[in-house]
Amino acid sequence: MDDRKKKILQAVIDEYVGSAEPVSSSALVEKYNLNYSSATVRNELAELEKSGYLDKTHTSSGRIPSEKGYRFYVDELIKDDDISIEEMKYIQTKLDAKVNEIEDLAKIATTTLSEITHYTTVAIGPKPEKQIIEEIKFVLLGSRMLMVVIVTDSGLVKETIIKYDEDITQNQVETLNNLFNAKLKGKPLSKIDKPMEEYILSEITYSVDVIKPIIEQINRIVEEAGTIYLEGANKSFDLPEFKSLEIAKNFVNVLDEKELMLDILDSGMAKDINVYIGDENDKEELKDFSVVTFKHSVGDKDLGTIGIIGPKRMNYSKVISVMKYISKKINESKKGE
Amino acid sequence: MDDRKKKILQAVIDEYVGSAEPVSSSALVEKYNLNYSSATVRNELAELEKSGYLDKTHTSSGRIPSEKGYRFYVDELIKDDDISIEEMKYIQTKLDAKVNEIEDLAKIATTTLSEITHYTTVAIGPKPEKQIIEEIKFVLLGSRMLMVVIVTDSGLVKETIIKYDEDITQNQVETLNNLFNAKLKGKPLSKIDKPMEEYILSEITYSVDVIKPIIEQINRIVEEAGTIYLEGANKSFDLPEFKSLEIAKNFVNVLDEKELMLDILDSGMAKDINVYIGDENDKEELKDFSVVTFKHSVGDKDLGTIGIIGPKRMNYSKVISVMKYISKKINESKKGE
DNA sequence: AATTAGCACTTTGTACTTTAGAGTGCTAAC
DNA sequence: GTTAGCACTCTAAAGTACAAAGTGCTAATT
Repeated sequence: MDDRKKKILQAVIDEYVGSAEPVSSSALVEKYNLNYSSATVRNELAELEKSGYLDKTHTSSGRIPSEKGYRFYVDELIKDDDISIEEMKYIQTKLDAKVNEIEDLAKIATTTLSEITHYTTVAIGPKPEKQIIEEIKFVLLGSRMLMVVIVTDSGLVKETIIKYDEDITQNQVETLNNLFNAKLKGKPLSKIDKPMEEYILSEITYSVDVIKPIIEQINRIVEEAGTIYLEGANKSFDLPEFKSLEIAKNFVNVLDEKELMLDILDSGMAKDINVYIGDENDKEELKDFSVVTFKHSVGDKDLGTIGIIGPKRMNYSKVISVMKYISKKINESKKGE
Repeated sequence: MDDRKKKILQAVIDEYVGSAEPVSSSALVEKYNLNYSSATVRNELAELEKSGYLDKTHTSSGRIPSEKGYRFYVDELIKDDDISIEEMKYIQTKLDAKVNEIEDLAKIATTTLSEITHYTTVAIGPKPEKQIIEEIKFVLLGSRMLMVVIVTDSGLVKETIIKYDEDITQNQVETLNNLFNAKLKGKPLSKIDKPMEEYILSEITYSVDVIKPIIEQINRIVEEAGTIYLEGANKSFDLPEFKSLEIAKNFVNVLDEKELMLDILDSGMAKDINVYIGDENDKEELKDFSVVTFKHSVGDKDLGTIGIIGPKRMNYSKVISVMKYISKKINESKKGE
């Protein structure tokens, strides 16, 4: 593909991303000051269409980018510095906010990403089983409420509360601390299985009624740890793609399927940013959308994945630029600690 | 209003709630086995319209209920046992799930209410300033992470984490426990104001750097405590009222305005269930919707408010029946403790 | 050989017209 | 008090006409 074709393809995509309307040859000449007549551009458009980079909605319509066109754009034509000073400052301010829990930082990043791009964003934390338990702490609140706190190596802190019908002694709390730390410290964060449960029960000299709910609640925490976070779902409704209520509903349903969302975010490769355009998505439900994801991490420690779900007609330049910036800033902020 | 008029009005509303289409005289005769001809029913409908209980969409259309009609229905015609055994069982199962934090119970109730009614539901917890602090506990995690736990009289447990650049000693933790409990126990859950902050700082013999973030984080917790919870926003999109994307967007925007939502839920009277139909809502944005709210509580202790936001064409009988049942069950489950 | 002007041709979206059907209101009969 | 019957009204859907936007191709131009 020669330079002129590239320039025209880029112009078509930039224009279409903004307008959501098929782009005509004359519009390209006018707005992108190409030094050729509309007839010449028309010839080029016809060839780009023949090569599969563009489509038409009907025989006499303007052109819209095909998925192959978007893919070429993402691979070859993208500007990855499509982010303004103001946007950088805004991101900086947001991420600087005093957050101490690692999950809060991920949430703030997700929200900020949605605010700046105006697309729907989703996030998941690191996989529970990849996290190592650093400490389990039992804390007595009043005399009948027991709080269990689990701290992992990646900085995740999870806690739960158990209410009892009778008093718990400080002695019991000590025993629990010792026992659970002895057995679980250094292990991955995963559910307590039957053998382990039986071992713990056998070690404990007092009532099963105290232990059972603890194990139940720990398992519940672990289960919830891989939970999904969603931001800006309503933003997508302003997109012209969603003028059909059919599509809008379909979109909402996709977001609602937590399992599906988990799969999408999980499927990201080790690459820093992954882009899936339309049919490139594994899931049937997403073939009309594009998904862009990135893992944030410090060193080799995976801290979770953040993604954008939007129309294929997405502003890939902006999305990728902002993601790169946020990713860099998260990494820096973690290093400081 | 005589009995026949009541019966006809009820039939119109029941039918319209189901179909969302103007109701004709002949449809009423057929489906609600009234022992009169359509002509007679037509005469009655004309009178009901003259009295303001019904409207027409155009001169030769069937009737739809007016706000006055809905109001009469809610006040006089409602069945408050419009709930099946299956639904009761489902609610029971959901609420029985082992939950220990009071906020979780409210969330489950809100979710369940949305699942059964298919409307959008919202909830807020009790007002922070109405809750009394029972205990503040500082817990050391590792050597540089401090967890602050606040327990209130209504069973709310809130915690936060502070990370330090240097080690915290067990001694310091004790001092913090003593100082904060001495000053805050028995006080309402509200932000720490300047005088209090200065007093605390003056009492502490070591670094300001340790105390400042604690106060910051406590204030953040208090601020977040009055936060809103939303469920089933997407359910409303299936309603024929939302066929216009205009209305759908408007609805989403209302839900997004957290301040507005807080006001709506707060405005509930002491009555057990509050119904606001269309223009009865204080807020301009809600004049096309109906809102039904109830406070859940044990004794005189307010535990928060749950509400439904839906079309004026709402199934008031079902909504109110389910709310009453959930409200009763929540109360029972709390009593058990 | 590449570019462009010019024009026939295609498709869409909008506006206007027509028509069938649903439903009411009213009159006169029961 | 109730009801059959019918003229009248309004809507929603289908059909028709037409201007506007845009392409593809041919022939002329650089």
